[in-house]
Amino acid sequence: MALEHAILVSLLEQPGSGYELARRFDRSIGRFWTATHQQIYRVLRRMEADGWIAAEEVAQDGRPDKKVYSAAEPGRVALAGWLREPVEPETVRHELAVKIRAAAFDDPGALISEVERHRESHAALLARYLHGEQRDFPDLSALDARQDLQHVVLRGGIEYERMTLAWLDDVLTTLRRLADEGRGQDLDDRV
Amino acid sequence: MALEHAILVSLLEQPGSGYELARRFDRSIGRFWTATHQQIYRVLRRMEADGWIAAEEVAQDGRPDKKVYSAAEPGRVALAGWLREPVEPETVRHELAVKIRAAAFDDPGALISEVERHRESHAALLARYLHGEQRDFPDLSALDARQDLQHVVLRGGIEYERMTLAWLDDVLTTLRRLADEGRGQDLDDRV
DNA sequence: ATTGCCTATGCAACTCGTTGCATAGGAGGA
DNA sequence: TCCTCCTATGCAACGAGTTGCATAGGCAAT
Repeated sequence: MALEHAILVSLLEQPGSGYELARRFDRSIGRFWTATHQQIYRVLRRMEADGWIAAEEVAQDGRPDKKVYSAAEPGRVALAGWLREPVEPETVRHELAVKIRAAAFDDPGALISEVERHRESHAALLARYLHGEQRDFPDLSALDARQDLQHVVLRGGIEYERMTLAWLDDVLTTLRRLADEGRGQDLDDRV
Repeated sequence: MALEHAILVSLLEQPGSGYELARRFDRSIGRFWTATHQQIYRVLRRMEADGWIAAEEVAQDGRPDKKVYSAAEPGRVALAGWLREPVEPETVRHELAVKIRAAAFDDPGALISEVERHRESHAALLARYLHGEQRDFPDLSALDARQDLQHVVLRGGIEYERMTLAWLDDVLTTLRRLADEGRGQDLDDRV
């Protein structure tokens, strides 16, 4: 489990409350590590008990009080140790790929609108990434180490979305061809 | 949860026992859907109880008996229904990306060997994909619907690995530059 | 002979992740 | 005025996923 470490990185980059972390996880960080507010609150309490992070109650006007967390030295040490451990293999769950193979036993045409929706959301995400790059990294020749590393991760996201868009176009072409060929006859007759 | 559906697709493509499924999930299918034998056995029993699949005891010589499962009509109907449901958003867990951002608060050089190992394993996987493509799809002009769909998923895997390799090279260049720049001074002094 | 690995299935305990719900004040619109 | 949404935190229950272990016969190598 590395939710602790993702939270630590986020708090090192910028202290914040559980609620703020949950929103970060919905936005930038959530692109490579998702978490709900429930997970975050639970892990924050554990991390505070372990001394990894320090909490400070902050009163707000017009809003409920919040507990602002920041990374403590033991947390930083734990993060450095984790950095040196080998990454465990990622558990992949690519539902769309399963559906594409499943389409062979049903109607390939039934998947087209679904893949199109997918394509639109990836196109929107790519646009958001590119916009964020313009905003956060206007001058690529003047980045410090932290920004360099943030930017190389962002470049990964951008390239992933570009690749995915091209692949989804490939998938759509294939599905449309099969839906055309299969019109008027049972798919099983040809398999 | 879509493990049921991944298993159904696999059984439609080829009937098999729990053990055989577990091995398929370690190989081809496991590239876009992972599962341990424990999950598979549990889900198989539930699916059999629900009538989605049928089991047949098969005696073997020199080996323990096995239960060979095959997809039943209710399972096929359930799969067709699932195909028409919208895919739930994928939960991404990109541990390496977290580590790269974490490196800003420690020594970027400490990550280099880890990223190199990663790069090697992706290069090996790409080679395996390309080899499998040669073996399973020797004549791209003579594919049936099922093979067409299997191939478009494989193309996605190939493109993903190519993109990942290029990105990891980008990451390595960045890490090596930062490790060079940071030599002899504390990283924090520059951040 | 013993050790270790492979096939094949399964139990039990645990942790992680998800979902529904609860509280509670403030802002904004119908 | 009521309804809904937003901030902010949290409990409880459930389902999914992981880990360790167990059984049990056969094969191959030391």
